[in-house]
Amino acid sequence: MLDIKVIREEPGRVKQAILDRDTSAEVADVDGALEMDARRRALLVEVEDLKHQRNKASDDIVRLKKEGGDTSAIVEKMRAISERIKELDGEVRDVEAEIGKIMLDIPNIPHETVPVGPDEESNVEVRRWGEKPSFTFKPKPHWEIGEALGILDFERGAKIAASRFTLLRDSGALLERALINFMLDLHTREHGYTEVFPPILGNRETFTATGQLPKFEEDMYVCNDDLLLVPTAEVPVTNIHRDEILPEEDLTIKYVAYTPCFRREAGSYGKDVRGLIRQHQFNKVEMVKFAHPDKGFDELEAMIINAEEVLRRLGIHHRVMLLSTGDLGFSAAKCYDLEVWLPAAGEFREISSCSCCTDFQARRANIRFKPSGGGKPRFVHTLNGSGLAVGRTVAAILENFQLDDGRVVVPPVLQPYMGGKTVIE
RNA sequence: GGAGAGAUGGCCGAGUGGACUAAGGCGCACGCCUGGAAAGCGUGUGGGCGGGUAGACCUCGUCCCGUGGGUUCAAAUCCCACUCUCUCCGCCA
Repeated sequence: MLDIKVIREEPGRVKQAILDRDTSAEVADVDGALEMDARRRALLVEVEDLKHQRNKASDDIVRLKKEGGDTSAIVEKMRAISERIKELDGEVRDVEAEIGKIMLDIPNIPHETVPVGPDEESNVEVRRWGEKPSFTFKPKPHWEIGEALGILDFERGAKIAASRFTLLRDSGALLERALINFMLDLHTREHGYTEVFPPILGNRETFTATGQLPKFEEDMYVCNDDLLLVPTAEVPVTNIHRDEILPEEDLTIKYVAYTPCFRREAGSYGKDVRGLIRQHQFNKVEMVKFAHPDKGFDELEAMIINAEEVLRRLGIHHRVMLLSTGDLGFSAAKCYDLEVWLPAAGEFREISSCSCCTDFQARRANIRFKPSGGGKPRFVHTLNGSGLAVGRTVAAILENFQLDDGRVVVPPVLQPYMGGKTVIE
């Protein structure tokens, strides 16, 4: 959620940001918000004055009664005023609900360093690491490698649940678990993150705070009792500090969490139908930060480097993309995608997305800090980034380290996590 | 799933319609005292919104005793609904 004051003072800038994102203007109703905001303030001035009168009258009644005087005139007068207060309170409530509805649909304002453009074509490559592996044979896609090795079973995954669910077996399951442990160890021991394991279902308040609701409900699995399966650990972990005021000296707070993630992938029929790239259920190690507003964008630079480090240690070719305004997520002000090289398709694919949401989520979630020098609480900046998506990492390992006989070399850094196994065969 | 109890400020805890501007205690901050400290004494202590201001500070007003409604001139206090927590029983990894 944006600060209503920003909309009040710079409506043109907000509207331009919405245009840059290619969000339709009737959904993000800036003028409607302005109108309702003015109406709200006018109502408040009126109703608060009446309440002031009521409070004074209440004192008078007490005094009169003690003196044995007659209170019937003043009580009669207050009856009418109270009636009017009730009406106005109702109007304020309606107007505030309307403002709230509008505000929840307005996306974050992109940072000034974000390239303006309508889609991913305008993304900018920031850097690249390593080299494409060279093969003496035609590299196979990971689903063929995995099925041949008996470690990926798409058919049975579909039988158990539906398409886009996969059964991992033997070294496949082991590799998945090894990657989770390797990533968690790296981020906790070397990058200073605290490990958490959150609930994987969340309530509507939680999903609204991070921006998944109300706009993107069709992308979520909704369960009984009004609980939703998390599409990323960003949702529960960011909500750890919802409605809290943190001591400034605790910032930056850095969490890392492994969780399964669930996405309906509505509207992506026909895209990436084969393999592990686009699943309804996948594992992810997620980094989340709560930062001082002066540090948000520095922390974003640090976070994308933390994500890259996973691929460096694994030894896999990758690049970092700065997303353009049109490709930016709803809550993000700035976002880097980490893209891994997949040799079978001969292309880079997103394996991590690191975003600084500035105070957009913090305002929705009411996460603040108390400045240590005194003064009013301020909203923190929240950041999140994959470190990394585990299924896509499995795909990248299978494809980048495949041998001509169908076996796959285990990256050295993972071998201790796989009982010393050096080759999957 | 059944039965019961509860939710008040950073924490403990009092409060059965008007003096609640929420007692008292603890904690914390500052000051006095001290060679220094402790004790003691004194002062202070949260958040939201709005007006006065373009903003800082300040100031005025309003709201906040789990949440949302209701009764009343007036609600922490009475009524209704909901949420959460705790205890016991049952079931369960």
